[in-house]
Amino acid sequence: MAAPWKERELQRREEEILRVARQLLLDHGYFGMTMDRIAAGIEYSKGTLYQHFASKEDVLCALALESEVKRKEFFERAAQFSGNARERMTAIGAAYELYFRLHPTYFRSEQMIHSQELLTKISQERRDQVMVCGARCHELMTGIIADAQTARQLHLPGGMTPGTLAFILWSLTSGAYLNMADPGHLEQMGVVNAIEAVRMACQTLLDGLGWRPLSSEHDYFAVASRAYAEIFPKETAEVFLAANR
Amino acid sequence: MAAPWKERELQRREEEILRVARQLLLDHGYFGMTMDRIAAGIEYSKGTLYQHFASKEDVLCALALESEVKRKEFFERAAQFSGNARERMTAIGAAYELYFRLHPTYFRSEQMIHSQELLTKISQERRDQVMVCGARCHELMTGIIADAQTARQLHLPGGMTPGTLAFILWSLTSGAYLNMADPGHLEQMGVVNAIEAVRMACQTLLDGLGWRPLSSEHDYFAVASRAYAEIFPKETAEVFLAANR
Amino acid sequence: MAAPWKERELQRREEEILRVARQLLLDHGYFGMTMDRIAAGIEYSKGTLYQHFASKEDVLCALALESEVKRKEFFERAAQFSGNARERMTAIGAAYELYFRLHPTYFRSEQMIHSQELLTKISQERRDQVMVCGARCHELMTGIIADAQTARQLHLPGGMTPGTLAFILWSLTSGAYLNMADPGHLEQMGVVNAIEAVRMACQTLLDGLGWRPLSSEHDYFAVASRAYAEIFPKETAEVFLAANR
Amino acid sequence: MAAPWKERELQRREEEILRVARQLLLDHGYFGMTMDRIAAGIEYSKGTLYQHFASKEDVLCALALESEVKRKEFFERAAQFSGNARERMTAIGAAYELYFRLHPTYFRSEQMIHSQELLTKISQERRDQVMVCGARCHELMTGIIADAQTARQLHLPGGMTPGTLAFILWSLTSGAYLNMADPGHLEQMGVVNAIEAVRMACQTLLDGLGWRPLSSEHDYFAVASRAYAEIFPKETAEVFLAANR
DNA sequence: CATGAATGAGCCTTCATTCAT
DNA sequence: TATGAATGAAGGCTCATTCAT
Repeated sequence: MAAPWKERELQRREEEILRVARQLLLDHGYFGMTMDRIAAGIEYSKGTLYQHFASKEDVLCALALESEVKRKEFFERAAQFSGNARERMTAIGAAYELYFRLHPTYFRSEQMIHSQELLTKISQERRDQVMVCGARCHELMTGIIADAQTARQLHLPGGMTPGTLAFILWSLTSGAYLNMADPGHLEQMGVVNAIEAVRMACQTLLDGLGWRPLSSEHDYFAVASRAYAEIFPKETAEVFLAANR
Repeated sequence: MAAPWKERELQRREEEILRVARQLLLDHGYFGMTMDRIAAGIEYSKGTLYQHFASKEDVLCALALESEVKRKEFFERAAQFSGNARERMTAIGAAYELYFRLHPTYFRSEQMIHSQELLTKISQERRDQVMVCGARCHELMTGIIADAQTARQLHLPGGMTPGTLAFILWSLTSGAYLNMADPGHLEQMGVVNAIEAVRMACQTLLDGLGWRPLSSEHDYFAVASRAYAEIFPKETAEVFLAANR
Repeated sequence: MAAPWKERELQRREEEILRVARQLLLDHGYFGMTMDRIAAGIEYSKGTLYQHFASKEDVLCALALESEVKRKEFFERAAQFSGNARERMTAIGAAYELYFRLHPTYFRSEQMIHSQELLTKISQERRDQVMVCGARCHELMTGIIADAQTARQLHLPGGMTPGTLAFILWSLTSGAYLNMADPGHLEQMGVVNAIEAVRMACQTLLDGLGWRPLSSEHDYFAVASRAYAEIFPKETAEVFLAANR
Repeated sequence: MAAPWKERELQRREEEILRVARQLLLDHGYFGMTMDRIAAGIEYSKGTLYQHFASKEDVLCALALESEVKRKEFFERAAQFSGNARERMTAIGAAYELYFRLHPTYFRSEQMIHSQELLTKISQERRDQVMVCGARCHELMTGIIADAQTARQLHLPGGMTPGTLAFILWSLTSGAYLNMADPGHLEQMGVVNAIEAVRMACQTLLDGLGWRPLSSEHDYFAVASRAYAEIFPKETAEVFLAANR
């Protein structure tokens, strides 16, 4: 049993289901993502759908996990970037930006699941899996900040822990990406080049905290470019192509 | 008809309904906020509920407006603070912080209504009312930043408009407040005194942009204290009491 | 108690209620005629409405009775027309036509009450009152037909009773009036001057049965004119004015 | 899927639903025909009901169409009867009578749907389908009358068009059938053998208009018998059996 | 007496889940 | 194993009727 081709087939089908489900979640919200519509979107019936996922919550859970895992992978790859702490933190920022640009549906569905109390609908065990991914991302950032402290490149003001700084960077970035959901709104507010502004704000903030080397002391774009090229060559190309399509 | 005491009673009940509805929205999301549960939460029947609000959409609308108006009021009061631009921006930050501490459920429900397609569920007219409040808040911040430019106290780097800086400050603050929803999560991440960290991050960011007087040149706490005392004496006392209860 | 002016006031109010109710019944159907809307249409409240009519069914009943009584009155006045049986039957026809033209809302609401099972919603006693009016109309016609037989002016074919002939005339007339509800439909079917066609069909039918004097032996229009002038002078003037307004 | 026996089963159930729905419509009116009651009347749940009909409106539409189509079919078959115009008109009358006797519930529900604003509740497209059937019936009658004119067997009096005569015959017949709804009522009015009276009245009317051959010149019963035997052998047998059961 | 807020049964419709075929 | 018909618990909303003021 479990012939390999069969395994692959099941795997393929599962991805197809999640793809359809995610689109429905984005387009019509949680209650617009019905099992009927998912079944209509794939080439199988509702019964088959239930052989892959035990319940609608299970589908939701899989969606959440898929997003979180993908983001965590991006962060983990970025954290292994070769360079000093400040440069590695820059790579993390580049990774987040890439994730946001490359998988906007992931980012958005993730926000939906977190914003409404959708997480409370899934089992504790599954919820923990999701949380672990988030914690891992935070941990990677915190580790880099701690490295900078150890290397005496950063002296945080009294009361500010590495975890707190990670929280601030995270909040600034995700908060901005979240607010970018409505482009019309941005324009009305006179916001120009929001993504670049986020980048600059992070750097300015870190400079303000005296994290060496300051952005005036190193070439930000060179570092980011190297990060893209060395760690995310394939993904960068994808974004580039998509942007110029 | 229109006996004064009766008017008051109706007004009181309307607030009670919104209180219950907001809690349900926070606890169970939009689809968990059912008219049945709201009716069960107040001491009246579903029919009575429908004499106050024509539809579920109407309830959502009232919730959105209540939050936005309250926040807008805080911002408008803060914007009239006497002092230079940097100090007035500090007052805005203090206002947002106060709003968040005093009405955490307002803040959260506001986020929920803006996320997902909840805004699309209410009529265009009502939606506009809500948007106008948000735009007004942003406008107030942008105005202060522009004042600083006019007074040659701030020179924004090329490409960054006042609106963009307002967007960044807004994103940092609201993003952080949003992430504070789960205190356990914060603790696990080693975040200490998150609200103070937000304050400091904003000041550091503005310092980094060279907005004079720098936070090293003026007493931040003195300014914030004066803002609280002069503009929000009653609200400050409320928060203080609540914190020490 | 029961001061005369008060009696009149109550009477007036009752008529007002029925007027509003009948219009609602016609415009929005039985379930569109809500007690709320009736109360909104009169200058009194729902509570007062319930002091005049014990229930919605009671209102319906009053409407049905009002129509039936009005029609019965028309028939009774026509039956007293001076002339031979054929002429009196002509007067009955003229009365029905006048009723239809003068009170189209009565005719239509009557049909609505009969067509849907609305009569079953009212108490047996009330229903009987309504039925009695209908029976009385039929009886008047039957009596005239019997008079014609007695006077040897009419010899009905075997098996056809006076009641049966009355039923036929009644069916032809009311059926036609009913089908005239949708004028667009009539036009599409190429129906020209439907009311006149009904008159002619009735006369042709009675001629065909040999009811003397045949329509070729008397001046139909002269008879009808006299009926209008002698029995319904006021109503005729009303219709005339309405038609030429 | 689409197993033949399954198809048949679904078809059978759909008819069952309509049967129950029609009875409810007749007994309790449109608003008494609730989806709950229909579901209770069939042996399936409300959910299943909604898999056959998308809405209550859809059920009403199906009912209307079923009636109209059935009647139209009867009329079309009758119109092809071999004989002169007068004989074909007799066949139409026989067809209407048969339809009324064979499907009294169809006849009555049809009347209910046309009365009140029930037709406005169904979509324009569906309404058109219903109207087309009615127009077709009228057209068939009008065509026969025009044929009689062409053949110089009928000279309509000035101002009466073929469409108008069709309208009169239609009104007489349907009006009478409608009034026959309450048999007790008929008896009380001394109506004897109402259906035969309708037949006779139609013939007398046509005779009175001079439509040749007059009923005295041909054997009405022979023509009607031949129509039944040649066009509606099966239906006639059914009525016969039902009457003698 | 007049008022109109309060009630709650009932309506139409949706959808996650099950299970016979 | 795959299917999709069947289920029934909700959900949003209406409205006839009552009754405290």
